[in-house]
Amino acid sequence: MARTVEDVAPNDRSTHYPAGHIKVREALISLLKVKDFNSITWAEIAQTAGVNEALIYKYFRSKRGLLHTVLHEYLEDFLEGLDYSLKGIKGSLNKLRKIAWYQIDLYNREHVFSKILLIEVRNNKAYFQSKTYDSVRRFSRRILDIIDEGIQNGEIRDDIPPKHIRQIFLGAIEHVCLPSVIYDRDLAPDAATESVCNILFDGLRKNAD
Amino acid sequence: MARTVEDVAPNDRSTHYPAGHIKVREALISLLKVKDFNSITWAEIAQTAGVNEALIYKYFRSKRGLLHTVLHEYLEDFLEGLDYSLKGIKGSLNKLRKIAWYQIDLYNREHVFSKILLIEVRNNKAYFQSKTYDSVRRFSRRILDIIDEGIQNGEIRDDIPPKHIRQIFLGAIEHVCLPSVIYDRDLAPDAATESVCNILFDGLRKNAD
Amino acid sequence: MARTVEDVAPNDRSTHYPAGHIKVREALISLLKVKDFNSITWAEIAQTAGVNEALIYKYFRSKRGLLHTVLHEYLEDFLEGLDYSLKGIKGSLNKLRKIAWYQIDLYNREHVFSKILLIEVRNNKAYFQSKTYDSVRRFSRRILDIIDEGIQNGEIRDDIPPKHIRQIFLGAIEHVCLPSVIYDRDLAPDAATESVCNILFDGLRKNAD
Amino acid sequence: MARTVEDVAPNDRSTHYPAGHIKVREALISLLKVKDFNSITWAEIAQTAGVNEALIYKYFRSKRGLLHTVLHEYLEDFLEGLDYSLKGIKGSLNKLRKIAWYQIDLYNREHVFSKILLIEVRNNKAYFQSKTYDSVRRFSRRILDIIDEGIQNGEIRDDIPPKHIRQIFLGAIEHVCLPSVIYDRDLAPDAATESVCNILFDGLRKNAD
DNA sequence: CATGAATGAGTGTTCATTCAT
DNA sequence: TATGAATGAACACTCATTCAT
Repeated sequence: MARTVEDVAPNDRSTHYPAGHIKVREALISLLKVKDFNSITWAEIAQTAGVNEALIYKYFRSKRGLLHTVLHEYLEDFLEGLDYSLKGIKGSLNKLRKIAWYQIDLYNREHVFSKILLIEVRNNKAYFQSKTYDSVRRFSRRILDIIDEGIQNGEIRDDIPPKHIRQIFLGAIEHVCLPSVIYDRDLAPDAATESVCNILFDGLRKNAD
Repeated sequence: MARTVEDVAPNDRSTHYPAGHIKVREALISLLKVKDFNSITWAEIAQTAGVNEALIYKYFRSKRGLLHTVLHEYLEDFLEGLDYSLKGIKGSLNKLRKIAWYQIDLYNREHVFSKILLIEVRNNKAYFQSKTYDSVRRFSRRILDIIDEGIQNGEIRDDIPPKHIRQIFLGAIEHVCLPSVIYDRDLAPDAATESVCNILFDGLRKNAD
Repeated sequence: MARTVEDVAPNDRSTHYPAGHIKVREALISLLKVKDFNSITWAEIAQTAGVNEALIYKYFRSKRGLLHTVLHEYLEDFLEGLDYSLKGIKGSLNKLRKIAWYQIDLYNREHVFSKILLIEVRNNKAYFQSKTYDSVRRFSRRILDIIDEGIQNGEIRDDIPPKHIRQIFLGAIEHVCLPSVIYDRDLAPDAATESVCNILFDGLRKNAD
Repeated sequence: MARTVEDVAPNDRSTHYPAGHIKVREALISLLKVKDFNSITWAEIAQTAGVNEALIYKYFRSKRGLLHTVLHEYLEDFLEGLDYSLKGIKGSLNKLRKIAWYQIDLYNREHVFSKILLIEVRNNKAYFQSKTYDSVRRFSRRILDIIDEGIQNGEIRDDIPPKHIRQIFLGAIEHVCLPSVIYDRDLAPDAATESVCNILFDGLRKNAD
């Protein structure tokens, strides 16, 4: 429902949830667009959702629990869409470029979630035990696989540890997107992707030197 | 109050304030280094400062009031130091380079304040009526003056509105510093200044094309 | 329902109840061994029993209702066992001695129930309308009958009101058991029974003086 | 104010406390006479005391904190009175007899506190870190000193460890008082003291055998 | 200048209970 | 017989703020 990617791939997950569950999640999302997580109260969420406070607690064990559920679902949607749009792409660097575009585009379209993901959540140690972090790890793992694959087939140089490459890649994307996310400014995903990839890929290619 | 800029010397502003006033401000600063503003409580500040809660309230009408007082003072110190270190520099671009370095260095040294300034405070509309914003405006005005001066003496091209130039200049600095500030990473001020100025100044010079 | 007292055999009462009913009661019992009644919640009971919360509510109108149902059943078991083990005993004092032993032994084996019975439940006026209290009354009545019988056949002096005798008898037992029950200490039933009976029976016998 | 002992010895401790502090303590005490601690709520205490809920929290950090403050003060009063009434008594056994009487009399007069002390509080592990427990320990220590003194001057046999003696002494008192405390029955302090001391002291005397 | 006492309005969370299916 | 969804009212605890002194 909250599908955001260009080319479909359905998920009907939402239909399995009771009405209250959905309404609460939607309420949180709409509130996050207006104010930051910490200043959103149980009462506000309940009122916005039109349900009882206790119900929220029953579905999501705590306020952070609710946040992470929403975040997790959002990330899972992202990952599904990413998988789907990676189909048919050949070459590790091409895949990475697609990923870069995909992520930048997401950051650009979803400032609210991105802000939470980029700032709010990282300071909380509970984050690293959350489902949210599981999704992030899956995403991270996927990138590493692609890099490994590129190294194996000779597309990417093998003298830099794959994890470093990943870190630089993700760091570059983040670096480019952070200001627009934080200051709610628009960003041209195509141009930004170009910038990131042009700079990095030359240095990554096997015959780079 | 106006510090004698000639001979540096730490400002004596503080001596005009009652003991409690100073202790409270110092308490907030030390707390900000440990936890974020929203989760700092009146009681904590009072306890850290060793004064009565009611006293804080008497001096600073609200928590945000206290924050802005501290921020304002901090910015004023920054501006004073900037004025001082701008002395004897000739050329608008040279001055701008100095400003860039000075600001980047500050962001780099003071993550706590920078984070508040860069993120926390801007979302609050009260900010734009605050003394903090006055300081920011003064700083902003100063840059505009330098740009105007550069245009007038032919150092800077005159076909771009000065305010645009200022916006790009400050945006570039911010852009470079934001990730380090947010993720508490170190940044090399010299290199960062070079990056910013190299990219911008070529495009700004009158005979640029 | 009325158990065939001849051949002991565990009561079949349970089979008349639906599965959920039994599971709930068992859940409460197992929880009572771990924590005190007031801090046990509906949800906990339901989860432990593996049934829906609403179901518990349907069977037992309130938490206290459930408690009393369990207590009642427990006491009925006690009474049945007592009846059975009283068979074949001749003499009122001998019967009373048996009762003393039986009750002390129970207190000693079942601290959880005993504590509830001895402390928790008595402060609640609803107790006196409960099925639990019915059982207690039946037990109490049975003792009175034995005392009456003893007076009639000349075994017990007739110058003390039978109800006083009963009160003293039960009070003595309680007095002896209370500390062990409350502080979860072990008690030797044989010795305790001796103490109680030695002291009381000399004073009770017709030719006592 | 809450002085309870026969012969004075003043404590004006209460006058040092603000009105709210006193009112809250008194409110808790009066509520404890009606219902058990767990079912007393913040709101009830506040309402009974006629003060704001937050004030209670400010003075006593938690509900248990409040309970222990009250209990502690009550015990300190007891200890003060005990010290005072022990003056001029010669002989260890005479002192112990006085202590027995004093404690039994207290249990008898203050069922509410006694019940809490004897039952409620011991199940809570926090109790052993509380000020309440400090007082209990002081009392306990005092008894040990008297026993030691008795052993040294030959009044008490030296073949039983003093700590055992203390344990038996306190256990006997507790055993005698527990039922009356729990069932809110009256107890004759003089007779109870006689019972306890008659039984124990014969066995304790040096030339006992 | 500084403080202790006091408060109103929330905070997230938990509970026993009800109802439609 | 059994359940999932939903709720009202309360829970202990916290907060920024005010006032008399």
